[in-house]
Amino acid sequence: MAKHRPTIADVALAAGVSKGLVSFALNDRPGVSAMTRERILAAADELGWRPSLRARSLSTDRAFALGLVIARDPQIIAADPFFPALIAGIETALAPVGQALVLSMVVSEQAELASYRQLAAHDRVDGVIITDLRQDDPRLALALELGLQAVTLGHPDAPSPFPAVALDDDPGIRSTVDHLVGLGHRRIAHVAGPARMLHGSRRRNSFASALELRGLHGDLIVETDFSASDGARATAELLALADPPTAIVYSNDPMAIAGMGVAQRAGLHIPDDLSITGFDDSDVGQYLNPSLTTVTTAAQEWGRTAASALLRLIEGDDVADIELAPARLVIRGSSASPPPRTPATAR
Amino acid sequence: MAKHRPTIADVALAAGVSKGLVSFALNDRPGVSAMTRERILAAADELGWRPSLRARSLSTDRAFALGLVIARDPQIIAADPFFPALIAGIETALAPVGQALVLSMVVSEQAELASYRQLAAHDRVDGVIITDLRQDDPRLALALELGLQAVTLGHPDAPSPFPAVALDDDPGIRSTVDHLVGLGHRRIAHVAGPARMLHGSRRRNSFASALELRGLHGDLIVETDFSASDGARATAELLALADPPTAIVYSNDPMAIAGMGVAQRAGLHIPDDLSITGFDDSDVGQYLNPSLTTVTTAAQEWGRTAASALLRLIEGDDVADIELAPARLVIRGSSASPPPRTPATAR
DNA sequence: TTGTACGCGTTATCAT
DNA sequence: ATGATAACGCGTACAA
Repeated sequence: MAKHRPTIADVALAAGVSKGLVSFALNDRPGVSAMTRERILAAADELGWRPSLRARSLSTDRAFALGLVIARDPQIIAADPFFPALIAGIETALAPVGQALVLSMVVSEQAELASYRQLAAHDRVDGVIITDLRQDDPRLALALELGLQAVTLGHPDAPSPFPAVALDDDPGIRSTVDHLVGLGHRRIAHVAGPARMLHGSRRRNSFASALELRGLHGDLIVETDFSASDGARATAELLALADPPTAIVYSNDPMAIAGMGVAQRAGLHIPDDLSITGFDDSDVGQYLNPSLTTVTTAAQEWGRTAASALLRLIEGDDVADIELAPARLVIRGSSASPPPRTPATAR
Repeated sequence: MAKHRPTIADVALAAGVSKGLVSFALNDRPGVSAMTRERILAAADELGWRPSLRARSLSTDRAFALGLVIARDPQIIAADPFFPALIAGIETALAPVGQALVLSMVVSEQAELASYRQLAAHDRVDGVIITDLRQDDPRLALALELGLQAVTLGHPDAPSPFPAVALDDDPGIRSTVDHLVGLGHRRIAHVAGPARMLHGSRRRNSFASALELRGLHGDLIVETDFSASDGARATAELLALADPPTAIVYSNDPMAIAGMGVAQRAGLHIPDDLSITGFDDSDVGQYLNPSLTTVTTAAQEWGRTAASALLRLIEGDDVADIELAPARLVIRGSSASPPPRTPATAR
């Protein structure tokens, strides 16, 4: 008979009250006597009533979902342990409260903006988590224009209308440099991410300033697109220098791993001839030969925190910026003292 | 003035027709004269009318979205290039037609089923892409029960109510084994994925039968959970055997990479002392020292195909099983002839 | 507490 | 064949 799922009208009929009152009772709102409320809840339970998210969406103008748009080449994401951890973290915040994550993965920046527009045009999400912040990031204005709430992963480079959930990379890079300098390295290079990405340029700045603080040159920097291939290319370039570095600080693990391979194939012994450090602490790092000294960030925690902050923001709460525990150096086998100094002429 | 987005009622008013007719015109349905249709379309365009996905969802009982539930430890997914590629592929099929992907990442199998239930209870999606098929997979019956359409990535081990989009691993494993046997290996091990996962057990079966076909033993198999850590553990176990293998076929790249590190640390030279092969062709593989012989699968293509098949299924089309180009061996530096046979007593 | 309009597009029923 | 009218899906909000 009742082939359709029960609606509040059915519940109202069963409880002998009006539709509106059922809604009140089910949402724990005042204006319903305790007895009536109980009768209504019992009826709802009896009928197996489940709220219709769609109807609720339509009437409350809410999607009950968050959006995440990732704009990177799949090859690059594939190697990067960050996003799965981030997403897992987001999920832990969403699932318990019945919210969902709408994920979009695009390649170009243009497709990225189109993706946000699409999410907004279709009212797919109430807010977005903005990751991989860029210089003068157009997505902040776009989200504002589209009426989307947002939180940013990290602090934008300009005043932002949205709260930031930040995890400071600086201590990670800084202690990496300190670690290397402490080992005796004087010529240290950095294989950086794209300068347009804020975490790329910030890690780069941290690197440079940490070196300069030690009275060393922090200008041996090669920019990459974060891909393993580009990390390999950068490594080859650095090793081909007349005065090659004795240590390389990579801005992610896949590049460090690729760089290690390139260096080893060039006949170098890691870490005796060349120290290598990564960033993000991927699982494989500890099993490499040698194991990878890297920087660990609590990506999952980051996702969880960002998602719940965004939910609160959507609820109308005031949300202040949130600082998470900063990145932390994990010393393993790929870093050691540099080889004894050979006369520059020995080459 | 018009603070709200225009609705079809506004369009109807502007075009001087009824709401219903506007709907007909906008959906290209018969019963509207060409002239009127044009007037309506012009009015809609004029007003900047955009359909409300929510209203459409409510009235047509469709979500216009697909679901993907991934049930693996984030650490494991993080290392695996498969999922990002898969998701990117799904996206390429969805974005052009205004559909969205709802992603859920969970850890336990229990949470996984709950996640499907949640997706269905909230009518978040019209269908799901079922990946990582398991033996006697409960998700097929669950999807059926929940009224979700579905496609499976690969063939289930029992008659399925849903079409399968399959990519045969067997040729990849088989040619890997052939490659190794051709190089002279006689004692070859397999570091397998979880036996409960069909692709895990199928790769394992392919491995065993390929070896037996060559008159060799295909029983040197260690099961893992697909994680780099477990790959490292399995490798250590194999190398500790009285008669250790001269080649190891791993069922994914992260484990192969970890295994390579473990072997190297144990003093073995790859590939001279031990050949190693991976599965999935991650980007870093080609930069390792030595570069990783592996099997490549068109994961992105897989995602694209699965998503569009599912969309057709949801549209009501009949969808047959689809076979994609099978996995293919990529020979690189980590595989070579085994070391000269030493007398067993030499140990 | 109740009744009812509302959000918005779809579709079945009627009228011309 | 062309178009209008109204009901529908389902929960929320507001006046009564």
